[in-house]
Amino acid sequence: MMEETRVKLIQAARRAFAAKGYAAASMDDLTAEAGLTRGALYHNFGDKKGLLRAVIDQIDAEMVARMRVERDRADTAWLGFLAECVAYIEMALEPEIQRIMLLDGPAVLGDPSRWPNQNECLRATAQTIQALIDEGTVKPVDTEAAARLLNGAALTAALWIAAADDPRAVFPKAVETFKYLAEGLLRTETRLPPSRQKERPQIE
Amino acid sequence: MMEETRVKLIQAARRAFAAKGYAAASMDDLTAEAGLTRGALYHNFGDKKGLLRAVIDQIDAEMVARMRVERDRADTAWLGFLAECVAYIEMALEPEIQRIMLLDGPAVLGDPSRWPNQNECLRATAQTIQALIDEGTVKPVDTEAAARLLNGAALTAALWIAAADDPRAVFPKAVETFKYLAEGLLRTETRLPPSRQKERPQIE
DNA sequence: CTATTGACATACGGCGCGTATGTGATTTTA
DNA sequence: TAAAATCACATACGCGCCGTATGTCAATAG
Repeated sequence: MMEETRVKLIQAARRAFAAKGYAAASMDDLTAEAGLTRGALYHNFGDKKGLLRAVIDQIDAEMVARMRVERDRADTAWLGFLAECVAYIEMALEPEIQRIMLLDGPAVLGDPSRWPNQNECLRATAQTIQALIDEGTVKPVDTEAAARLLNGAALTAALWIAAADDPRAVFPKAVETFKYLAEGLLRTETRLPPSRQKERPQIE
Repeated sequence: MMEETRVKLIQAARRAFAAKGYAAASMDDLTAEAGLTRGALYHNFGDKKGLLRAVIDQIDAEMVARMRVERDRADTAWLGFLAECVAYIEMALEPEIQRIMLLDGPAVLGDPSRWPNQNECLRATAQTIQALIDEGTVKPVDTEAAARLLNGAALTAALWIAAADDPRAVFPKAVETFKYLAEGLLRTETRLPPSRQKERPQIE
């Protein structure tokens, strides 16, 4: 089966890219680990970048799924939004996601919004923000801008946590600060209501 | 002079890394452009990463200098802080800074806070935030967390703007949204005072 | 039964990095 | 001041890796 070959190669690539980074991952090695050769790789994905694109597509889909789960579990739309963002930070702590999606991806393929899949993560966040604006919770900001900047802040938070000497000590600081920033999007009249009521005690 | 050799190599490397990216820049080519060979490069910088580190050090210093100038030009500390951040976004629009500092740098050398120079940009921002906390303008947040997340948001904004079809149309959206996020750090009592008075008219 | 296509494997060439070694000039040391 | 050591770089070599060109074998078509 050709589909099976693609799956095996993508899986091997995920491990190799995560462990060694895109540049240092040898295509001879990772194809051998999948029980194949570089011939199969070039036949299915064109070149090394094509393989990276395929891997990123797969991970992106998984990330969106997890974010939706976390969002839908929350009581209010605002809390769902924050949960979505925190889930993003948590995922970004995983070495595989960090290395492939957040470091090598942008460096090799350029701006994430131009990626094959169009980066579902960003679109999902923008949708959530639009719902919050319609609901009257959030100021009428540009949804794409807000989604991107918050994603960027979350990404930076994750990189910081992961590189820290004591990640567990840094994590709450990052999340707390992130929530402050997000609250800057709230309408000034309804400034502290949706979040502070039942979420504060969890933080401090 | 050995110092002159280092300067020539760093200069050639800046151009090569900015134009082709770190991975695609050939050391044979860039040293030849400086009128030297790879021998000089390995003697002075150890390896290719070492040269990148030297280039990053130089750019980082230039960025801090520009940020300080913008900050000191403002009337209040809060406006100075915002000016500093906007300056960061503007600098991040330059292809050289974007490619080297924001894309290849983290991918090749890892987390910016572990860089040789310790990343002066972040330290400078953290200092400014500390001053705002002492002044009573900003909530008593963790200064490193705030500096990092805002830098991350600014970086993302810059990458977005640079990759946009119409950068000039996107720029004001990004800056406006960034300011909203930053205002999430303000103390709730003094929420809209320092910024809205003389800065709003410039934006809309 | 032959021909063609598809899915891979194998073979080849070139490039780029790192290191080992060479060289002329400058500085140290006796 | 002559010999020796050091310095700043150039040259030479080997290795790994990528991309492409070519080969192989099975499946399907005619």
